[in-house]
Amino acid sequence: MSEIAKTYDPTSAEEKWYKYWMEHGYFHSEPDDREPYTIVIPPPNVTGVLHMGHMLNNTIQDVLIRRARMQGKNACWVAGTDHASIATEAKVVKKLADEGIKKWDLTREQFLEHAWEWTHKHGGIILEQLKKLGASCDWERTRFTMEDDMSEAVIDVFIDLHAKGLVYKGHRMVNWDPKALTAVSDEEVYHKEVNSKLYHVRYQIEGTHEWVTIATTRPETILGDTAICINPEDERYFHLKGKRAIVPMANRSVPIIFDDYVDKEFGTGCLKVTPAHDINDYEIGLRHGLEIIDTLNADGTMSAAAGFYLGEDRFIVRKKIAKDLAASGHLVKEEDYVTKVGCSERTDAVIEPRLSEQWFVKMSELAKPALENVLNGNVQFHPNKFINTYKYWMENVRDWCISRQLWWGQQIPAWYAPDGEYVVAKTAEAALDQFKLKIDNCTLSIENLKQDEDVVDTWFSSWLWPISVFDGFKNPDGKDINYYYPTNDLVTAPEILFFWVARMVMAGYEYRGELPFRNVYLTGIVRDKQGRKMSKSLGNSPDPLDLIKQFGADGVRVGMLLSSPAGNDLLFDEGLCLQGRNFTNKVWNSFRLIQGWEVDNSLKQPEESRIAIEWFRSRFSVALAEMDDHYDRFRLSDALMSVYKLVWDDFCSWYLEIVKPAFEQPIDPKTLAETNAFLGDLLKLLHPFTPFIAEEIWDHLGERTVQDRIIIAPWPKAGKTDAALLEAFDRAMNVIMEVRKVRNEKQLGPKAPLQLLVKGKVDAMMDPVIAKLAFLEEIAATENAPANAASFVIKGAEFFIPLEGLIDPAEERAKLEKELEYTRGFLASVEKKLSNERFVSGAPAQVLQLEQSKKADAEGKIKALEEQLAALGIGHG
RNA sequence: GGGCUCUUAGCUCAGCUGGUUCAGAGCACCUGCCUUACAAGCAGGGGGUCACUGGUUCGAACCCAGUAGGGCCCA
Repeated sequence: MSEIAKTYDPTSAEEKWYKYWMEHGYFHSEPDDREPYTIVIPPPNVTGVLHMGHMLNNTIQDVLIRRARMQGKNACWVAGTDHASIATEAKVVKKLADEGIKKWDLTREQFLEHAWEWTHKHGGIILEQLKKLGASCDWERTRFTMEDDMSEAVIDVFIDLHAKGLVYKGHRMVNWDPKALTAVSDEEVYHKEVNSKLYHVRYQIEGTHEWVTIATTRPETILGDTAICINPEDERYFHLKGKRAIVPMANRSVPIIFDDYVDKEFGTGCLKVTPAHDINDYEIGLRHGLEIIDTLNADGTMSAAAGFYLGEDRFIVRKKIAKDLAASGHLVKEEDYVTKVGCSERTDAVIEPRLSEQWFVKMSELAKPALENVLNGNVQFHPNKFINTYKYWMENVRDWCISRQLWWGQQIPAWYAPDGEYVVAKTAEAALDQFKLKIDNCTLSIENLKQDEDVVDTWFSSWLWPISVFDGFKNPDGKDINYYYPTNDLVTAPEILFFWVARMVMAGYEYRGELPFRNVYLTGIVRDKQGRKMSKSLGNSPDPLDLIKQFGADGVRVGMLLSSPAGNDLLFDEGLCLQGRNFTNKVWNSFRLIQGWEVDNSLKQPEESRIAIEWFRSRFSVALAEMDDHYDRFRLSDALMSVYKLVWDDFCSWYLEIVKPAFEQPIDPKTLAETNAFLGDLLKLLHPFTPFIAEEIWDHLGERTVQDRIIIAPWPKAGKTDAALLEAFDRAMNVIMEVRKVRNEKQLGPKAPLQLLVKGKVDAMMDPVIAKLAFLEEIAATENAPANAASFVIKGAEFFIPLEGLIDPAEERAKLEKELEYTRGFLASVEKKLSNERFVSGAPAQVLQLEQSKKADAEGKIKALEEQLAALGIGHG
């Protein structure tokens, strides 16, 4: 006994067992004739480090995969990373800058060398960290989105979609930084409130002396106006239907159009439309086929197309044009106005919406099966409340801009001739062949061709992930893809439901004609106690590896899952991990207790042990069925809580306390064997949540071989349950708790010898159990309610604990009267219900019956309480 | 501004088709215990007008309408 530590030390067990599992290949999967169970990891950023979100996400995946493995399925969890083009490129650029190297001083090839170097140095750190958590990924299958085969799939898909007309080149509004001369992403734009002016400008209606007045904060864009827009329900302007207006200064005739977008309440209700310089105007322009006039140069000065103020800065022009419009009689008024403008995080320059040429994926067709198969339940979301958001997005899906002005990523396979003509092809040679087919007497050579500078969006790699990790593009009829695809469950965050999940569903139907996964488990965001998202910049996130050191991987896993139902944010608190650690310690000590028992083969099994074993067998089955149900509905927190209570309450606090022999006394062989078997079964249920301690104790419980490890132990099956026994035991628990309560109230100490008298019909079967746990000298029947006794009533039977000299009759009477009063009130409410004719005729028979028995119970209890009060009266006048 | 969603104990959350078990769980809290598996523990206990207002119903945490407040997505 002494060689087993009093508290569980996770560190050595974690190292030992992870190594053992790896060495013996338990995580590795090859196709065979078993049912496959597959998860593909949401690939973390290759140069990232483990954060709390990964901890939660990967704990969940590991729980699912470990249970599936125990269920005898061929479990395959594919690991890997993605190249995260924006984030990684930014890191490499910064690193180079620190060394005094500018990106633009390097060739593309030189830059990529640095990027690969960075990737090799930092890549995979996060995967090593996942191992500390216990993640049972098939590491032999680890993939990376920029490795050759994966990149080839990306390029092939690009070419294929282009051939199908689903990839096209088009214009798009980007956030343009006129100072840095680059597009920046939405995330790099901050918005600030500025004091501005709202200019009311009037436009003449063509061919009349009428005017229409618009309001704008950006009069300099008037030169690019190509329409006036009005809400179709705005009665004030019904008469303008079909008319045209003259743009001031430009003297251009533009149509007056009608669109819901316009807010009747804002300004005058008339909107000037400048498709080249405002995203909403651009979209109105698309809807109404408007001309696009780009009046700005890249540096924010006026272009030739503007026709005025050539080369002058947009903000200077704003003031000038206001004056000029006033002079020409077009400016109606100016008013002060507070507006929000977007600014570049890098240069603080005011961002200019600017049209640029980009590559797009046409989404409408791809979205159809992706929406349909979620709505019809082929792909299920857990929790399913996300279907609404998904549906909304898919019904309003926009084409996907996939080009990025970066180098780290798959370069777009488009090749340009010097005249700007282009073809899409895998190589320059193939491109040249295409040009030759396209152009008569083609004189181009490979040296003339220039590949598109941009790379594709990282999501354009990851949307292929569930297929490409199994080489489904390179080898569409391969053994792996046919066996593992479609995968089973995907575990990810709701934030990327559209970016990633929806697109994987699209790619799945487009390239396999089938869904990529059947279930999508959406985790929440890990937040700190104040509800703030955990982030490096806030410094409010603990280091996951420190947590593992402090609480053990098992403890942290339990901590992560304790309070995170699917789809709910997890307010992280180290206290949760502490609770997890305490739980593993509890499990450890139950093992220590059992391990310390000496067996005496001549001993007969005590009756209470026999009962306890029967009871626990049933209890285990009930809990297991409950747990399986929770798992099937992806309620992992609840599944964990089921086993938590089964172990702590049912097994440790009740079962073990019953079968535990007196101090330094041996145990009978039958009970010991059953108890060991129970512990083993509990360890199986624990293993998905706490794999390390489960394997460690399992190892101690018997002579184990490679084929007999808990990681592959068969998942228990729920057996028969004895409902009557469970109920009887439940009643016995109540009796025991009441006796303990009396001990507590009277400060009798847990082992002071007591007698329990029972009045009424009670099966004596549970008496040995009650006597042992309540430390009773005797349980006897009685005809009359004795005086000088503490009393309680359970299910119509009355119980008395004679306590000569310790009973205060006044106190006892007050207690009984209070209970009597309550019960009479309860009875009255039941009787009222039963005397209501509409209830009796309207309620189902079952409910009526319940009310009847409620009435009978209450009446029985009232009678018992009255008798006890009477007994008190006899005893003490 | 539009769409979706939520509000139940101090905290995090269950609560399925309205009907003893419907007012629950875990943690936290209070009281008493170092009782030889475990103080990382044991035994016991208190705690909620189910956001608010109205409606439907014999009966509402649950269904409907409105109000207040929070969150998410889009703009």
